[in-house]
This record gives sequence, C-alpha cells and structure tokens, in this order.
Amino acid sequence: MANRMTALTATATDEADTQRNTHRELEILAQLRLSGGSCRVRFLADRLQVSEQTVRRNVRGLEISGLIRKVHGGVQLVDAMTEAPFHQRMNVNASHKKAIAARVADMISDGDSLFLDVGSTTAYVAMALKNHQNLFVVTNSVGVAHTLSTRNNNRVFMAAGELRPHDGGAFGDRAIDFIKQFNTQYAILSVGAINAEAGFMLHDLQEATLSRVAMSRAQTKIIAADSSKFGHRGPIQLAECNSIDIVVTDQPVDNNIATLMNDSDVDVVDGVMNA
Amino acid sequence: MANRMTALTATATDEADTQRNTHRELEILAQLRLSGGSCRVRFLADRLQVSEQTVRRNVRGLEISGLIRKVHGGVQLVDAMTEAPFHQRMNVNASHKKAIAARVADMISDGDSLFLDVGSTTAYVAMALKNHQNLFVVTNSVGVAHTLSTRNNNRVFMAAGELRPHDGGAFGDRAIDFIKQFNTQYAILSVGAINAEAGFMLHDLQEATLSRVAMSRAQTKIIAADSSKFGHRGPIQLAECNSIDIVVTDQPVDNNIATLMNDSDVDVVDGVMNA
DNA sequence: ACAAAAATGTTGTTTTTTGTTGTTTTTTCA
DNA sequence: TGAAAAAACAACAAAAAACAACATTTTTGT
Repeated sequence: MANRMTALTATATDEADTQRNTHRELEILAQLRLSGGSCRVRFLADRLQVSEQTVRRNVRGLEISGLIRKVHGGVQLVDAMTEAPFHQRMNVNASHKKAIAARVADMISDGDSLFLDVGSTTAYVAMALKNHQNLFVVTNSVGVAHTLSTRNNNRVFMAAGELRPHDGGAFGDRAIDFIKQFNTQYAILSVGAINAEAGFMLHDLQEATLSRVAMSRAQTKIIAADSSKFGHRGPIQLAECNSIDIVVTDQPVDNNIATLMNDSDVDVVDGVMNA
Repeated sequence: MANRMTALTATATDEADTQRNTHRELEILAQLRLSGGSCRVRFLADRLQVSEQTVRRNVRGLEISGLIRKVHGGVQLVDAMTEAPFHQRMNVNASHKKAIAARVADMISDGDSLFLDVGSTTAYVAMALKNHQNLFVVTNSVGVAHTLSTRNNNRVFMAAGELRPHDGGAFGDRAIDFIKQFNTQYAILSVGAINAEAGFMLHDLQEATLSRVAMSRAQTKIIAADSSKFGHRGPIQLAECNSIDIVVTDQPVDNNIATLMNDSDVDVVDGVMNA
C-alpha cells in the first residue's frame, strides 16, 4: 500500500498513475483484456501462478485506483463495461425522478425555449415534456434530442461531437460554441451534489463548463435533483446558490439548506403539497 | 442478500446500488447480449454450468437493479424498451427492412468504422448493430446515435445542428463540415429511388449533398433499399451506379437493373439464398 | 552483506453463494 | 375445464469465496 503513496516522485502525467502499479497488477489487467473484460479470481490465480489471496490483494489495489471493479467471485475491467452505467442510473430512484420531472414539466408551457443537459433526471424531464407542443429545445444529450425531436412540432438543436460512451452527451469546445448561439427561457440542469457550504456541485469538469455556459444564456435556471444529492459534496462547484432560480426535488430539504436557499432567493419545489 | 443492503453506503449515491453484482451476474448479462437480448433460464443454466435455481437467484438481483426483466421461462435485457420508432415510415415494410438490416449488419465486424445516414432503413441497420462491439459510428441521425451510443464500447460521432422535425436528422453546412472530418470503412446510405437509367436518386437536396460527402470519405459504399424503391425515379441523382460497391435489398431485382449493376461492378445482396 | 520493508503463501475463520429436495404456482394441451 | 408438465419458489446443508493473522520469502536501500 505504502508504495502507492509515494506521491513525491510522481510526475503526475496520466501514465504515471498506472505505472506505479506492481507488475502483477499489469499482468492482471492484461489478462482481463485478453479475457474480454472480466475474469474469476480462481482463473487469475491459476494463470499467474500465484495464490488467490495474492490476486485479491492486487485486485484491491487496482480497485482503489479505479481501473477495475471487484465483484463476488471475480473482477471486471471498468472501461470494458459493455452495459452503460447510464442505463443503470436511469433506474435508480426512478419514481422520484419521474415525480421531479413532472414538476419541472408543469413549469414549462407550449412554445417555450429551454436547454436540457445530460443526466438521468433531465432524461426524465424530456419524457415528461413529450406532450408539450412547439418547444424550442437546445441540448447536448442524444437521449433528450431523441425523445423530443420528431414530435409535436418541436424544434430541437443538438450539439455535435463525440458522444460520451457512458451517457451519450456531447461536450468539448465545439459543443460549447454551439450552445453559445442560443438564448433560452429556461435552463434545466443536473447536479452531482448540493451542499450548504458550497452550493451546487458536479463530479465532472466538462459538465460544469458546459452547464455554466447554458446558465449564462438562460433567463430562468432550474436545478432538478433528487433528495439523495443533498448534503453531499462534489469536487467541482457549478454555481453559488444565488445564481439559481428554482430547485426541484422530491423531499423537503434539510433546514440549513432551506435557509440558505431562502436567503439566496431560490424557490424550492419539493414535491410535497404545500397549502 | 445482506451485501446488497450494506447500510453504511445506504445514503444511496446513485452508483452504490448497482455496483455490487456477482461475477455470475456479469456472465448472465454477457450471455444475454450474445443471445440478442433474451434467453431462457434453462439455457442460461446450461451455458453457465450452474443450476436453474442459481440463475433465478442472480436474475432476481439483476431485476432489482433494473437491468433485466424477468418473464416466465426466461429473461430479457431491459434496454430493448422504449425503442419507439418515431415515424410511420418505420412501420412500412418493416419486416423487409429488418431483413435488409440484418444482411448489412453481417457485413460489419466488431471494431469497424461506418457512416449511417438518416432514413428508416438505416434506423433498422442501427438496431441490427446493437450487439456489435467497439464500432466507430458517424451519423447525422439522432435516432442512429441514440441507438448505438452508450453501448458496447462504441464511439459515436454525431453531427450538430437543428434536427429536422420529420426524421431527426442534422443537415446543413455545419453538419457537412463535421462529416468531412472522418474517413470510415463503410458508408451505409438510403435512397429514394433506384432506376436503370439514372442510378440512385433522392427526393431531398440536403440529403443528397450530405450523402455525397459521406460517400467520398468511405471505402465501401453500401446502399440499403427495399424493393419498393426499384424502378422509380427521384428528382435528384445521388450517384452513378459505378460509384457504389454494394446494394442490399430484399428481393431479386429486375433484369435490366441487374445487368446495370453487374456492368458497374456492384454487388447485389437480395436476401435470397443463392447457392 | 545486512537490516528493513514489502510481498507472498499458509492456515483457520467468517461470510456468501450454490445445489438439493420438496412444495407451490403457472402454463400447456387435450 | 382439468390433468400433466414446466417453471418458480422456499429452506437447509454443502461448497466456494472472502477475509484476517502470522510465517516465510523476496526485494530494497545503505
């Protein structure tokens, strides 16, 4: 383990990270690739002529560095995930996300213009907008574009580029330039975490950059986030609270977050009927 | 079971729930993909060399995490859902188009690069390619992009712009510039009509312009057209016969068209078994 | 070469998964 | 409709896998 911490000598290029692995870890990765992305521990131990315990120890290290995922009975390469995690995420908290999406859709009228970003919750928002008419939609999500184009006389503008394998989103300079062309009434955005100290946070720099552009070109900024996002932290700050207009969630929020929102003039819609 | 509940992580970050599969669950998912999305429990038990009861237990776990759907006697991948064909044209000659699409998919190998244009037949080709891996896909169709992105480690590049309301396609200079960046092994194209005198024809100038660019950047040009297209005329000529490599259709073609194709070194695949 | 550190193998224990048996539910076919 | 067959389910013993602690070997630094 300690060898993993010798950060001083790390030149910190992307390669340096993987080079710090032991040779056996490299062998495990190679064998995983040969085997189509996943192996049993037993098999690896046999192939590499070491005990299963040793394989487990190396596997633990690799899992910490995020290259593989450990499952009972075996291991799996992370980048060989043939099934998109995005699809999985769509099914987590699905009922809450649907409820949130319905609330957001209520705020949008026929003919409105809006930006929708990439995210499982915004995918549900797109579905909830299926019966709206004449929408002017800007998005960088292929799922959103597919849901809302060729329907109800909507006009859909999608950003170009390589679509990220895990969520079908287009990012990068080209996408940002595309987004900059527009000025929408609403920007409907996802977040990774919401926190009383730091406000709205994300786990991905590309997403944050693009979301900020979309925010700057929209009159009303709406954050759609299920309650599991609250009270956590993310590495990247998307925005201060006072730059957001509405937060839509599924449960009443924590007290200190509620006061923060209130102080910043953020409307919180929490899915609970309030007289 | 208990491992699925590990209460410490139960703050339900979206990933945490779905990450804990066993290796057998991975194997089941892999087998399902190999088998085109659905299998019988018996078959899975046989393939994986375990009892049916074990398969059922793992299947239950996968169903809870939303990845598959359980039916009496078997299981199916859940992502086959919501494949809403977005237009009536998709349902015209659907069985023929599916057959054509299957033929085209047979020509493509894992890891190949290809361009797919906007069209109902190419939409079926995209579906037929769902079980391919590591594809490099360039398209201006939001439907194609949605079908093939976030799957099987494919890389999907989609052209930007306003999506046409009737077919979800991106056209225009911006899209053409985007397409020009690529050089693919295959270009798979639709046509509006095929005619012994004029060759391949379209009804839409935008489509023709973009298709020509795609053709010029591909090694093998494949036209996918059902038999209803033959013998008709369209206002715009896409290409002479000799610039096309393969035509895939569902029925044997007319004699004079067949000779024309033959003279122009075009392979005609007509879906009929030929000894 | 020597000592310290790291990695590996071994053994025993705990946890998780699997096979088996028998029962209940659902489907099939007459 | 009703009986036979197939599939799903439940519970418990057995097997497999993961884990922890300690002894042994290999590597590293001086």
